[in-house]
Amino acid sequence: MSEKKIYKPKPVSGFPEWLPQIRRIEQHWFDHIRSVFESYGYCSIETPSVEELDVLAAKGEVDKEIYVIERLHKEDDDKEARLALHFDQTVPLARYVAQRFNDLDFPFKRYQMQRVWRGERPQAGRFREFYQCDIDVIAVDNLPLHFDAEVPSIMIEILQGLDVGAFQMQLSNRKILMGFLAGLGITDSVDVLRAIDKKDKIGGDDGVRKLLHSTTSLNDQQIEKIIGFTHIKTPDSSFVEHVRTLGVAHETLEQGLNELAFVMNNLQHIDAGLVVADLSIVRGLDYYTGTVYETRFLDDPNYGSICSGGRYEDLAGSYINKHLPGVGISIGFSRLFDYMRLKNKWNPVRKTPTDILVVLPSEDRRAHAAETARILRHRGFCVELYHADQKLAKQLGYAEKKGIPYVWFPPFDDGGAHEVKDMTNGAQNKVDPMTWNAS
RNA sequence: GCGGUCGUAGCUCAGCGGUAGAGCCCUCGGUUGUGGUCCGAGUUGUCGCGGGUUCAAAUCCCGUCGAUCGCCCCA
Repeated sequence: MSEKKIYKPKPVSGFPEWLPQIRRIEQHWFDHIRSVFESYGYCSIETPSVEELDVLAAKGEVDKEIYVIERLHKEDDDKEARLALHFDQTVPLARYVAQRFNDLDFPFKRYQMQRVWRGERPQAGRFREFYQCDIDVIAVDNLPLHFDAEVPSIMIEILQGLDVGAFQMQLSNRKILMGFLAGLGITDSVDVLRAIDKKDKIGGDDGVRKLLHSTTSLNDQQIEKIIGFTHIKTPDSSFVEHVRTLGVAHETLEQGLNELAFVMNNLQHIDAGLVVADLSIVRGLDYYTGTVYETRFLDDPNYGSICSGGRYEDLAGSYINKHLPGVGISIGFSRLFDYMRLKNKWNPVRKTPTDILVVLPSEDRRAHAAETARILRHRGFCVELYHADQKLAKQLGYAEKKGIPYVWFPPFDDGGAHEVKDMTNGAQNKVDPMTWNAS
């Protein structure tokens, strides 16, 4: 007798996995998202999990926490390129488009639903491995502004279809904020952007005032203009008038106002309250140069954005000598899914796709039962044949535990009738496998 | 990387100096071709890991690892 060594597995923080019944829901979500993307003519691509570190770092230093991969048995003098797991899908897209520029047709509209990895400390709504569902449109030299309204429309349609509760997408345009600050004579904007971005967390207007006083040399008048600016929030293009009353003028500001007004005017078909122009949206210090999007739950705005993105004037400039503007938006699938899972405390019944469990009456009836299962399968049902010659109570119990909605009794003797039992109400009837349908 | 909380059975947890517990789950049974309820029986633990204090540690102390929440950052 040898002692069995057991390595007791622990959950790996930030790498979620689900039971089959939750995974089923996740798959339905993916199906829904895919079908909406495709209904707008977006095509699917998939890129490798890894990119060369040089690709990820092409825009300069990588400030994100990324996972580098290497072989366990690598030699010390290994010369192969260093690889890293991608931390988003935009950088891989840029590389993909640059590399296949000749073979793609523009505007290139693609969707991508893959895992991405970040080494940050996990917490509620934040994982180290998670899914993002991206759509982007890339064009050569000129990308019509209509797309800036199309991509958020698509995402809102998806979120409504998933029944995720009350949410709101906030839109702004980088040029408005940057132009506004430039018009105020502010050149070094990083600290200001950070203060505006953190407004909700640092205690609203007073928090912003304090932070701006301590990190910048702005005067009270400038600070009050900024505070007033961050309050501008309208369901349509009327934000333009509000900005005008602040009396700041700048060419970039004007351009941004026109662009965002255009986008808002093209979103008026969306149900009231779902989209709003909100000039306090900063969207990090990323590569966005125009429209930016952010989406939050109304009853839990601090949870983090569940759907965001924006326009970038030159997506692939680091990889190809072409001018390729793009606009894209991404659903934080895992963040959204986990939120709904915890909030709704899903208790799904079905643990398997099986619609019908075919009973095995006895070992010598197996061939006949298997034939019944085949007939039902060809008619489009998901069918399993019970695996062993066991008491019917046991077979019924199996269907019950797995949440299989129907149990099928093939004839127990030659010439007998088929019967099907509806497990939800116990009703059992004589039926024909060629014509029966689930109620 | 920095703080707060928490690690006991597969799961949820009780026990908080004196021989490891409950509920759930799981397995079997309550006779012949029918689940959920009920009843009975049974299996399951390096009390996260290492050290210290003590006659005695799951229990007190220190360390460590892990999880979790928050900060930074972000989907």
